Amino acid sequence: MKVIIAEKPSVAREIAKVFGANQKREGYIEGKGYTFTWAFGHLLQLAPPQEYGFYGWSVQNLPMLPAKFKLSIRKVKSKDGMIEDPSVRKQLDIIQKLFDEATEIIVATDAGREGELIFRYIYYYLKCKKPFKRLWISSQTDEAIKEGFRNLKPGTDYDALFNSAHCRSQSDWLVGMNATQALSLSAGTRSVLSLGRVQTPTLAMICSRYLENKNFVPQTYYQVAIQVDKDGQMFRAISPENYKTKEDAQVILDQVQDVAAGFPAGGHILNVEAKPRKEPPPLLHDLSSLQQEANKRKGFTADQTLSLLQNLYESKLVTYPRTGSRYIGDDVFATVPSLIDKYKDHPQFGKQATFLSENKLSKRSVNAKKVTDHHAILPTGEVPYQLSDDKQAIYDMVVGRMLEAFHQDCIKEITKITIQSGSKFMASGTVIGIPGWRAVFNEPDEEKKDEENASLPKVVQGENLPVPNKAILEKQTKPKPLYNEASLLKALETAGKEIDDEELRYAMKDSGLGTPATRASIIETLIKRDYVQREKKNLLPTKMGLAVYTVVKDQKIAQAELTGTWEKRLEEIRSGASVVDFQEEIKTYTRTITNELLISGRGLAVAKEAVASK
DNA sequence: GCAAGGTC
Repeated sequence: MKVIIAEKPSVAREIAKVFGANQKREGYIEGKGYTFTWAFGHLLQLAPPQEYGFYGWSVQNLPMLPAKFKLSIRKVKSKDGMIEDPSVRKQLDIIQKLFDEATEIIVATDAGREGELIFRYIYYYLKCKKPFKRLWISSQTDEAIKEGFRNLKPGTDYDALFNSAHCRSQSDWLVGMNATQALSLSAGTRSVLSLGRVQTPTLAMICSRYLENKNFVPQTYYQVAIQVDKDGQMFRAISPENYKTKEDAQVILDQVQDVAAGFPAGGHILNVEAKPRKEPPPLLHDLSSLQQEANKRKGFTADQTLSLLQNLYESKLVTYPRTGSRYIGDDVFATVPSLIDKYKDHPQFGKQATFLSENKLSKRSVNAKKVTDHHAILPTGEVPYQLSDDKQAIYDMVVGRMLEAFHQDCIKEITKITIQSGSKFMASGTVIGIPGWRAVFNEPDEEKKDEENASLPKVVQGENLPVPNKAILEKQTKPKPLYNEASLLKALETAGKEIDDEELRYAMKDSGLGTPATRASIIETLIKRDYVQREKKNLLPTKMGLAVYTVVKDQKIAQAELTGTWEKRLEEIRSGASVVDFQEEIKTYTRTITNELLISGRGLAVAKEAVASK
């Protein structure tokens, strides 16, 4: 019996289907001489400190540097505290039995670092010694699966990948566990003051933006506006320059040849520039872009959106949700026309689905090279039944985005008018000529600047028009806005883009901070720790969050660069570099950060007392 | 009581 093990049940089912295996058993599928089983993500994790003899939280234990890491079964919360997840225990027993009977093991966990780790942790925990082969595919269409099985690799080809994954895991444990205990113990607050490679830079981003916003001193500036009358249709034109003082603006205002000043047609059209602009359709959604969209449109938190999507996925209504790719491969694209056809009678989307079924589809979201472990989110075409309002809203965003992504360019007419009236004034307007993909939701364009006219009347160069009104506009410069969930998710994705060191920037370019699957939980962790709170849509640091930020803000653990450095080294390990060197560096860093926090954390206690006594 | 990673 050959055993195939996947990262999750959905993948095992897909593969079993290709093989024509359909006997469902408890925890696996059987048929054609194969068994197809699965994990549920990470079943095992690095064992907690007490399993190495580090009992309780104590300065004497720090830094905790286990000579050899152990694995333990994933825990869940119960009324008696954290206990082994019984469903995980059960699945591990099933996998053990199948491995024992196996003549061959084929690893079909996701094609990436964590997928490798998920399997290897199981394999080593079960003390399995049988050789295994690796299936390495990035899409789960029948053809991709068949091709993958024709090209199975020896499992040992991925030893270096496992090493890099194992290092990542250990490093996060060492730095996170030690830094957390060091800060919590030295601050003496009795509450958990957690720190970590991802959560702490995230907290730092929220705090620094908050302080920047709070300490921002707005500058007043002035503009001059005139109202121009074209056969009764009014439009507004603005001075191109901003003026520092009201007096400067007044000079410009006084020169305006308006009607009241005795000029019946004192607005001279110097130039009219009208050009169409193509706006290509947006890319399909990945998890992050969908979370951002749902936050903007419906105010859902990242965590809510993930959970709604997971629910839709389990009901087989959408494809795998925790993807970081906004693209699909050609194989999936081939199925898109029939998918779109299924929405031809849809009350909201029917018209656009019908349009698409009769027109050429945009291939902007089609790029097999940009599909990583999973492709972009699509509906499956299954018919939903009685979805809750929230689930329906998310489902509609997935379907709507599919229609948008394969739709045609939106053509906008952008008009710029230059008017001379004493000095120069500019009016601009944008009119949608052909809506293209924008017809799907038919919503106003949010990027439109507040100074724009919705539409401008037809005027020609050389015309002289009346200027019935003029005014000085008093304005203020604005700070960068506070983070909300949408802008924070975006910032986490792009974190590292501004690192000076080119190599580190490169190492982070495809990752950012955290992963699509974990970013929502990172935000929730910061809230659970009472570092951050939601206020309307914004994410604001609490006093506690700011106090922690003050202690760590200049430390490496608060910088996105730390992830960049690690990623660079992990990539080197993946291509064969020494594991030991990196592990030694991490141990050294763990000692340093632990010692520093044991000292500087006391400052936090003082800061806290000061806060409490006020 | 603690990380970050994955998923039901």
